[in-house]
Amino acid sequence: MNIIETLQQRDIKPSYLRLKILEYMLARKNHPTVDMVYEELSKEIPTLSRTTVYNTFNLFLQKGLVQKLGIDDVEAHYDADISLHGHFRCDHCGKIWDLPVKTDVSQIEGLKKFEVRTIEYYAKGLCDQCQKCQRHSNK
Amino acid sequence: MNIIETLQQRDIKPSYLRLKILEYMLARKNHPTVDMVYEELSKEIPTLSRTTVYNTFNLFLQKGLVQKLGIDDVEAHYDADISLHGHFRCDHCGKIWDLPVKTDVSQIEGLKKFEVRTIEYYAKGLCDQCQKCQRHSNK
DNA sequence: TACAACTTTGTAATGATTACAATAACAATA
DNA sequence: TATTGTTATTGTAATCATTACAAAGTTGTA
Ligand SMILES: [Mn+2]
Ligand SMILES: [Mn+2]
Ligand SMILES: [Zn+2]
Ligand SMILES: [Zn+2]
Repeated sequence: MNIIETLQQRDIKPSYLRLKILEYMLARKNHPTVDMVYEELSKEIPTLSRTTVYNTFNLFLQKGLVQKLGIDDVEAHYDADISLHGHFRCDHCGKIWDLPVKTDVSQIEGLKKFEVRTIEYYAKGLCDQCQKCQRHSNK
Repeated sequence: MNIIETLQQRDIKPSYLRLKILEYMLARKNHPTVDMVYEELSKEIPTLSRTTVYNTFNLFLQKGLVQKLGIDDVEAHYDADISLHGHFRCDHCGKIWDLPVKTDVSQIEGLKKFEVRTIEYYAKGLCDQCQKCQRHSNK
């Protein structure tokens, strides 16, 4: 399915900027922040406003096209993969990886009385690259 | 173990305010924000500063006495229970519940190459009280 | 063209958190 | 006790991600 259809399927009018923003998300799969999208796309579209990126993500979020990740204290990250999966974020370099988490909601005791809308699973620590850096600097 | 010993065990000098703040955490177990602690304790201690609550939580965090919960977009919540467990937050009333999550880190595929320091598991949706409210208002 | 609906933009406001410097409390020592 | 250094607490100002809002631009239709 192409990008325009993906937008239309969620009842979102496929404007040029929405297209470019979703295209960025699907091409990079890098869990970007608003600023990452803004910095990259404004090279090509110098008139782009940060507010538009905020607006667009909020629209995508409301329409269920992306999920918002609260894995970072500072900035929100966004993910066009809305399937249930976890994330690892390196405390040192900030990069984010996907984790295959097979969580059966119905199996979690104590979750039965709630109407669950979203599930987030986050791990934080050091990636293998940064483990090496850390060891190096601690000599 | 009493509160003073709990602080000392983590290498934290048991000042009056640190004592009161930890006491609040252990008594309430309500995953408070900085403001919740400030509002409650400043009744009894009118000279208390919000900055002190921020400072104290950052110290507790650094010493591993509490964990910080990123379950809320707006404010950070803190938890004196540092055992591995998940949380449910109601989108409507904002209350937070503990979830018994039995996650064996070593069992999560794709986490092996990382040095994991923290794990967070969040579910969001509606609590049973607010499910009723919602149904009522949608009539 | 004219009009309405929607999209995009820029600026100002909001609000949680941190930075910083001044003061107060505490601890060790002479 | 007086002195001195260290740590804790406080208040204010700065930071910065996000939102509010209103103006300007775009699109589609009659
Ligand atoms: Mn992902
Ligand atoms: Mn808890
Ligand atoms: Zn790293
Ligand atoms: Zn509720």
